[in-house]
Amino acid sequence: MTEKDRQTEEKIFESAMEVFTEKGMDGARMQDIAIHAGINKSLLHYYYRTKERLFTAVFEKIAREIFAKFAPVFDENTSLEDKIRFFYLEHITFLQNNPRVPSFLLNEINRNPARIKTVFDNINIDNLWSMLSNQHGDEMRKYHITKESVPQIMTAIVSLSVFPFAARGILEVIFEKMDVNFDEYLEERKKFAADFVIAALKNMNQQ
Amino acid sequence: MTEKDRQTEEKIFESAMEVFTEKGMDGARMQDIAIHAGINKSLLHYYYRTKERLFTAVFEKIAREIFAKFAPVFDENTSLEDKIRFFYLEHITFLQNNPRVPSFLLNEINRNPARIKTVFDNINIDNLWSMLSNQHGDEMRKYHITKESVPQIMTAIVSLSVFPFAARGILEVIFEKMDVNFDEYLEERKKFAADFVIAALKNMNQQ
DNA sequence: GTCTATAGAAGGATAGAC
DNA sequence: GTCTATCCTTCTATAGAC
Repeated sequence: MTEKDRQTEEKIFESAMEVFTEKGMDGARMQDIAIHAGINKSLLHYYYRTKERLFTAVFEKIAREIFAKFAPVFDENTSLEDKIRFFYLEHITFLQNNPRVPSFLLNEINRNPARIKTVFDNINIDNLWSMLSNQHGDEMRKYHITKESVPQIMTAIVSLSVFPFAARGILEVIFEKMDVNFDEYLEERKKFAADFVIAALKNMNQQ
Repeated sequence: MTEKDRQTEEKIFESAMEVFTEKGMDGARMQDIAIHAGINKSLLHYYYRTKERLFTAVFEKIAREIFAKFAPVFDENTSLEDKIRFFYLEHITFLQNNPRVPSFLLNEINRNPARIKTVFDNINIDNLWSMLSNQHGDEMRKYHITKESVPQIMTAIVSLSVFPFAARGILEVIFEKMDVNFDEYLEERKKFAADFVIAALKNMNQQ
């Protein structure tokens, strides 16, 4: 199936995804999306009625997709260490293929937090502690991971993979001055982040 | 320049800072800035000519301010550990008082990386490795910190304090479901982040 | 279903009075 | 220096032909 054969609605959606993740809701122009899709501006309204509806479709698709990526971690029947290594391999590879997603999502949620709430209606998050306790009770006692420290640790883990993409623009400028290649940095990060987190967990709160 | 001029110009600048950090360049409206400053829309153009110039003034002020915050770390004559603890105390406190700054800066730089290059013309970054080596050669050998690992470690350190603010919108939604208070989480993070990084450095690459 | 043409509103910018 | 009035462009959205 070639680009031309694709259904119009699909073409519109993909073009909207391109333009919205690049420019954001406020910076995106319906005209740009139409040009990108190779169709007339009016057709956008025929299929999606308003810019807001088109944006919501794109936003929710991307948000659901990225949170679905977190689920398989809990399905695996492996050690906590292996899960951390698996997570960074999978997650950073996904972000390498979708580098503008973190900046797009974080920013649009900050501008309008209500958007993400509808996405979360279908996702369970409040049973995180019991899931972790059931699957990794022994390891968590060994590492002295308490219910109170979970938010600190979870955000530390996620930040190590998400931040390089959210801060991509400035990191590329800084790395250029330091003669560091950003793509190589990302490849190395898959291992580094896992090593870093595991080392921290092993060594924290140990007397 | 009279006192009255200075007051008006200052009022405009502060209002622009409010509105731009809240809505971003694309989402901000000159009208909103004028209302916020309690003056007429035309006066914005009298003092700053265009929206772009007003935005640039705000952007560069904020960017210079936040990078200036990193410098004192290297002035202190203390151990690497103490510098890390000092950094998180100072940096997270600053971000608590300016919570929208990370999201604003990262996003605007991603949209237009050229903006940050002019700011960096005055800032030295390429001598980071020699500064670290001179001040902390012994500790860095002890922790097996090499020139190649500096980008990985630096971004890890910064991400632990910046990410909670860049991802504030979604974290507040998730924390609400988990019954976690975001402000308390930030207070705890000043110590947690330092403990986490120091534990990781001590335990990585150790046989 | 897809196009052309255009309405209607918003927003940045300027002219000119005071 | 500050205001009112207004220009001009851009953008979303709709009407209507085919």
